[in-house]
Formats: sequence, C-alpha cells, structure tokens
Amino acid sequence: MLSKKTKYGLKALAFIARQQDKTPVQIATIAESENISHKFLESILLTLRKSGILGSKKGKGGGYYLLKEAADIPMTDVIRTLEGPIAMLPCVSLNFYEKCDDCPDEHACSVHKLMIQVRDSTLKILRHNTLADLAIPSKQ
Amino acid sequence: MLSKKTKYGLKALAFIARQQDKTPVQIATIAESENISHKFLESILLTLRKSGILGSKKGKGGGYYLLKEAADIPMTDVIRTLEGPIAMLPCVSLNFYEKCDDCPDEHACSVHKLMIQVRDSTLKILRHNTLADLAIPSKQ
DNA sequence: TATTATCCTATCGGACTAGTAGGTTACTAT
DNA sequence: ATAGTAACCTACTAGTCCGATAGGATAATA
Repeated sequence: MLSKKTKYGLKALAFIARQQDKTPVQIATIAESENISHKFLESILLTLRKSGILGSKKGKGGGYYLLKEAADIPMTDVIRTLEGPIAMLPCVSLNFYEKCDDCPDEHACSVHKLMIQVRDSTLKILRHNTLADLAIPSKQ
Repeated sequence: MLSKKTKYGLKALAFIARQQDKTPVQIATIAESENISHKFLESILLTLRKSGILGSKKGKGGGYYLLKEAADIPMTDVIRTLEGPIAMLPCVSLNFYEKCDDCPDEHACSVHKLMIQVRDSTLKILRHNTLADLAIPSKQ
C-alpha cells in the first residue's frame, strides 16, 4: 500500500506540473486545492526538494517549481524518494536491496522468483509513466 | 512491501505443496526447514485454514494439507488472505475498495489512473501464477 | 522593516508488525 | 483408560512507522 505521503506527493507534483508558466506554486495553494494538511504537505515538498526533484524560493512570490521537464521525471524517481523500494520484498529490490534472514539461498527461493516478476512489471509501468503523464487532466 | 506473515505463509504453502503424497505436514517441520518461528507460523497457518486454503488434522500424524490441487490455488487468493489488498491504493482495490477522503472525484484523479495500471499488471501475474508454480524447486 | 513563505527540529497518539506465552481441545497409540 | 502429540485459541507486548501538529528560524520581497 502506498502511504499518504507518497499519494499526496504525487498529487502535488501533478498540480505543480500543470502550471503553464514556471512560476513557483505555494504550499497553501496546493494544500487547499488537493485537500491536504498544510503542514504535512510542507514536509513532503521539502523531501522532494532535497531529493532534487523540486526547486524552491522563499518569501513573497515564492513556492515550489520543477527543476526538470515533467516528461523527464519518471514515476520511479518520485516513488523511490517518497515511498522507498518499489519491490515487494527487500531481496528483490534494485535500489534498496537487503538479504533475507530466513533464506540461505535466494536463488532457490520460490517467493523470490515470483516477486521478481511482479517487480519487473511494476517497474515497466512506473518507468514508462512520467510526471507529464500524471499531469494530464482527466477527460472525465 | 509484503509482510513477513505473507512471505512465511507463501513459503509454508510451497513446502506443503511439494509433498508428493497428501499426508499432513506439521508446523514444526516447516518451521525448522524454512527458518520461521514456530509460534508465528502457527498463527499464519491457522489463518490459511480458516480461509479455506488449508485443512488440518490434530494429534499424532496430524498437521496441515492442501484442500485443493496446488494448480487451482492462484497467488491472488493467498496474498489477499494474508496481506489484504493487492492494489497500492484502497480506491483502486477490487476486493478491499475504499473511497479516498481527499478525492472529490476519483475518475479525475491522476494518481488513481496510474495505480490502476499497476494493479492490473500485478493482478495478471498473481492470477497466472498458482501454488503449483511456487512449489517448483529451483533448478539452481 | 514588516510581511511573506519556506526551512527545520521535535513531538505525539494510534495503528500495526512480529512475535511470545500459556493453556485447551482433539486425535492416536499403547 | 491414559499418555503423548499436535493443532487451536486468546491475550499480551516491545518496537516501529504513519500521519500529522507545533513553533520558531531563515531568506526573499515590498
């Protein structure tokens, strides 16, 4: 399950990406529009800034803006920053690998093989989708 | 991330499915072979029995056995029983649907659409893989 | 210099995870 | 009958994480 942190982060990024010009967007604007707690969103955007996805500007007229083109930001980057591993087990994670305590040999582990399949199909989708795709308004 | 409960449950089921005959397998046997706490595994197998995946027999020569052919038990059934929803958001879950507090209209939600793609690709794999696939010993 | 808005640290209740403990029930073999 | 075996069941717990909240520090603008 995706945490609310990640979900809110994705919605906020989509909101920022939808701005036509690249003027900074304020936390308050996003929080109100997307029904997110102002303070919670603050900490989320801070994380995204520290990871290099967003830039920020203080003071009047300040806010957050994208550092790259939306089409150059894959969903994998965002989710790994906010949620951590994409894989369902640490032992099949590419970026957050950890050995299992209980498995003497993970190549012999049946669950391992299954979760690699799941990871690969998920990665395929999350790598292919970028923030530009996320920002497209729904046709409803 | 998959909980240890689910991971252990999958490994235990694979172990049970690997028995050539259908004589009951004891908790202690699985716990030792798979490096799982006996008591913890006990509660996991109990859940699987209550959900109708396993049958059990008490006393000497007792233990757990499959109620169906391994090939007739898709991974979706097992994971939904032990882990809960397969989807990454409650609002895209087929079996555990819940509306999001923050979304006035989920059809207009960009994250929703993305997570439906992820759900569908994951479901495809977990429906296609059965316990029989999980039980195949690695060629290594 | 006042205002605006991000930056940063610290805290907190509640829920969940991964077990542990200890006794009860049912089945089998002697 | 009875001893032994193995699942059944309830309750408890330490630790961790999530979703926030609080309050002030810093930087930019007017």
